Amino acid sequence: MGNKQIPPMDRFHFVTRGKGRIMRQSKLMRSPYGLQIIENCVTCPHKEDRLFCNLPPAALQRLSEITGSATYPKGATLFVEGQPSRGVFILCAGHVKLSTSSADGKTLILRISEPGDLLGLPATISGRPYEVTADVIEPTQANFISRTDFLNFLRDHGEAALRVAQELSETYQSAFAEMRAIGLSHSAGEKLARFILDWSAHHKSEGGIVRFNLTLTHEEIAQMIGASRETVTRLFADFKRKKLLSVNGSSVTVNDQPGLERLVQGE
Amino acid sequence: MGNKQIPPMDRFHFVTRGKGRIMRQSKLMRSPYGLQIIENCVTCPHKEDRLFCNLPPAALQRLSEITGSATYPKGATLFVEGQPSRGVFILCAGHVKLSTSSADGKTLILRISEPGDLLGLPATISGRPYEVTADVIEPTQANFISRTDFLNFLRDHGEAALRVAQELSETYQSAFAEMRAIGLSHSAGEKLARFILDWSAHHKSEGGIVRFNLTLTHEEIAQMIGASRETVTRLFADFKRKKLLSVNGSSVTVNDQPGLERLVQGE
DNA sequence: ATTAACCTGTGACCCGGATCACGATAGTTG
DNA sequence: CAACTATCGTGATCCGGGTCACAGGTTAAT
Repeated sequence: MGNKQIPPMDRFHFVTRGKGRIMRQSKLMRSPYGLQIIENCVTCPHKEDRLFCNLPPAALQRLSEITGSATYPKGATLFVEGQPSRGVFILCAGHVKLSTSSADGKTLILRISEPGDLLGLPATISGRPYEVTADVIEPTQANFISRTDFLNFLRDHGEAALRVAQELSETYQSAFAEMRAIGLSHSAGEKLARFILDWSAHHKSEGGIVRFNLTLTHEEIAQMIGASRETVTRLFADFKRKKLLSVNGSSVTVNDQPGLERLVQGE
Repeated sequence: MGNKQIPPMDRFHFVTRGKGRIMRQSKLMRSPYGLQIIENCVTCPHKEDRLFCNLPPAALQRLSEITGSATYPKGATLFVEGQPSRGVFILCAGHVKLSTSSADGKTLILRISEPGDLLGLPATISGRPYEVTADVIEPTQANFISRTDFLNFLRDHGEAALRVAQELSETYQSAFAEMRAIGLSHSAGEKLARFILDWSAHHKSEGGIVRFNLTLTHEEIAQMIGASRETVTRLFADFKRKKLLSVNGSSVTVNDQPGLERLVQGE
């Protein structure tokens, strides 16, 4: 694989997070999450028919030459909102929080990225600064392609450019759905119900019962649905009281999916 | 120019709008807006260094073959949210409102598109349904390229695919900015102030005084910033009282830009 | 000119949820 | 173990702004 790129772990880690100091790989590999280093995951071991899978061999070869791999500890920051775009990250393992925040400290979490996602794509393509901040919330491995390399690659390989356009379209549409959810809903309960249903759809575990792990704090959930922490706490209590769901530690079980769906409909 | 495509004026016009019956071109051309039919505006007479301008001649030729042109009266609908994507529209003249609405009739206006914009791009690229509804709010001329033609064209012309990716990135980033504005602001006043500043930046007229035309109703402004119509009315009264701006008919003059900016900062 | 349809302006009311202020539990770290 | 810090749970308070109701004003259609 290519090691042309220096792992882009820049000074912003220290600026934005007090804790989450840098730990190096050796330590990271023994992390409780059982993370393993994957040599090169551009060719998507995760999502099927994904982005750069079925490209011609020449393109794949070129891609691997410009790709650099790196691992990041919990608390690291891949890039910061407003920072000039350096390139794209391809998430191989772990989860990354994409957020934006205003001057007064209020934060809005856009989404939690999963393996297979491309981070920083719009900024890299358009040449504008990153529009979100990407925080590692769980030991993570990611590949990196610098902006110039990536653009040159796309120029030379039209099929890849089309794939990128498709990826962008989907990113756009999911962001749009997010915005719709926040902008068109009336109550916080509605938004929380929608959030839980979305999350359970994405993270559904074994068949039958709808149960999933929710590793986010109430504070973070609040930032995802545009509400205050206290409101989220109260709503969870409400939902439990109404037997819509039940919580055991970080495991959430949806007991009454139709009930939640009724809440989303706004009634 | 190509006339391969039937002007995509479909049954949805009648369904979604009671008024705004179809008027044919002859009438349209004499409209008070002084609209003139442009033979083919794919090669961007409007925005400079725009989307498909500097493509190689072969690509331009192909493009003009698959492009069909049509005009639309005020009140027409180019496409509807949820409808399977048929293709992209390239706005040549006029303005189109992009909006989404919930089951209970609440509406959120995403943006007002201007000449040079591509409408329905994400849906066309991704193959998913249109995510917004596009309503013509002013006699409009637009080119249309069907989805299959457009995708084939992009497959054959990699440079164009890259341009499309750039366009998508910018669309994404501006939608994101919108979402940020709605999600991170505290008061309705803050959102209205931001809206006015954005709008004046885009529609600034002659030098010196910041004055512009605001053809939107309070209702529509409310839908753009996620507030109620009454609130917008009251806020405008507030702003006038505080000498931040003044209104003459549809012409708005910003008297105290710094004052508005202070409002946006949330203080 | 008359009606109708739509837009602006305001007052009254009231409720959801932000905010503040705690206390109660974990986990973590020296 | 003690001190700290992050998270959760709840009550009290308060206000922004949504909703309802209605009164001019404007424009368009007949």
